[in-house]
Amino acid sequence: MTEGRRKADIRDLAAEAGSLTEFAYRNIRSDIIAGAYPPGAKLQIDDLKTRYGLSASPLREALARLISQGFVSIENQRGFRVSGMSRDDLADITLARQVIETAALKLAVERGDDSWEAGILAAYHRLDRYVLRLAGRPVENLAEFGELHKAFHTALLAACGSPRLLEEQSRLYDQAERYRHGMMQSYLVEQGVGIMDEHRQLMNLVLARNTDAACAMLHQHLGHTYNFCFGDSGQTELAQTAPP
Amino acid sequence: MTEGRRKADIRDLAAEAGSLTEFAYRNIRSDIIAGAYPPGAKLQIDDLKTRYGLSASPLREALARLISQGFVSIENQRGFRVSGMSRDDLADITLARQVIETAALKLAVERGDDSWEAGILAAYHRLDRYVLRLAGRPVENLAEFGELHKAFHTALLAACGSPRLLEEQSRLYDQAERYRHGMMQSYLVEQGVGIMDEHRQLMNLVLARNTDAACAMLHQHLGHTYNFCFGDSGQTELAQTAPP
DNA sequence: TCGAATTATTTTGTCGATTTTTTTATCGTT
DNA sequence: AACGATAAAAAAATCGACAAAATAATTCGA
Repeated sequence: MTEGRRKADIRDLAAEAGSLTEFAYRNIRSDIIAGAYPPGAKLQIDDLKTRYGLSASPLREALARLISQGFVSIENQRGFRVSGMSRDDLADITLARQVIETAALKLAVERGDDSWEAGILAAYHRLDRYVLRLAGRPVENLAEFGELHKAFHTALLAACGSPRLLEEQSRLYDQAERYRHGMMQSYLVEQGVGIMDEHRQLMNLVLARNTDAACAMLHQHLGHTYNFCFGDSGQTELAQTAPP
Repeated sequence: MTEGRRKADIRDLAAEAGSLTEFAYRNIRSDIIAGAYPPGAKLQIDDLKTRYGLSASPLREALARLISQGFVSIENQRGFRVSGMSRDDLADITLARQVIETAALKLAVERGDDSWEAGILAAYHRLDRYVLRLAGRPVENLAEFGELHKAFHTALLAACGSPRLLEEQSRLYDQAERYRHGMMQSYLVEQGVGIMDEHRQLMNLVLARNTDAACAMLHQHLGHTYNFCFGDSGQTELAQTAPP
């Protein structure tokens, strides 16, 4: 949580971020993802002003951006609140990710060149090493795992050639992050190093340019978050898109 | 173009929109789509203040929203500009639309019920009547055609059950609108009533629940804007996604 | 004691002014 | 004339204050 800072500090951090709006955006965003604000919570600008040490303008601009990222909603003359979370919502995120990511993966496998392959191997390696280093111990830095994990999935799609598909996958990934966050701790402990098995398999299918199998596996992989968060009771829960 | 209004007027219109931010958002947005600002043009807050008769705060908030819709871009400490337009950009929009809309259509065809079918027929009817009424005459109200056309495409996907896929198709449709706008006049004249042939065919395939053929046709249909704007020289220009 | 109406308080949305940064213009030097 | 440094102008970002709206509290009458 970002609180109780002196003004001098804030200006430094803001300069680093580029602007106070950017600073506010990043902080509120990560606070929402981390669960510092419960879903549906009211975001009062007066509170935010004292909490982040800024005035209204940059805060409201940051919130406007968060609206379009799906983290915040606004109601006409009664302010901002944190977007709700629900089973249906995660199901929708998952569905959309399956659509976007399998399409992008297909394109990437068709178009990817050597440096795309290299990027995948590098991202896998970093993730793998991090998980090994963790090995059982309670996780102290979840954010880092999140970044490495996202980087790997991004690397898979990097060669798809569509800025918009990539941007949308990033947006959806981040939305899912809020659901992952709560379960991450136990997930990492329960699954442990086994997490990497699936990622390695997926990577191998991709590098072997086995489009169909890779897409099918990715499709299934994306369902894990949902299954772990809400009852593992078979696939029946999740609407099927293209059981490939 | 929205200019030279007295303050009283603006407050009325703003009340209608819900807030000045909303008012600014709508106006700037439609001005960009209509080409009132050339691609890449600088959007200076001072200019916008006099043009729309508002102060900085609601304008900046509106611009923040337009950024996420893809109409505006911002550079750190040097203000806002209208997003550029290019052949590659429209190609990307088209590709993303093909991915999203075919996936959503497939779901809709699987899940759609009677009222979904009714919605499609109604939207088609309205579009058809409008085009007939136009018949050759130079178009005076392009915006209305745009709305009816979008409504028809939305109706096709309405039953897909995914808020996110629907929202993304809407966003992408609007981004493409900027490219359509310039060509629309000549397009309507050249194609005339023939426009409806393809839409009717598409509708019939959908209502017949012929998933594959409908998706294939929609996929091809979405390429028209690109082909009309940039050389009709075969399909080679557009990257193929899933030639279904 | 309950509930409608009125008043007070809080909160949002907006404005005008200030600060900070970038851009343009000016000047002196080689 | 070309270049870099400095000063003036313009523009962006931010702030503190205010007006409009919503919410909470209070009063009054049945």
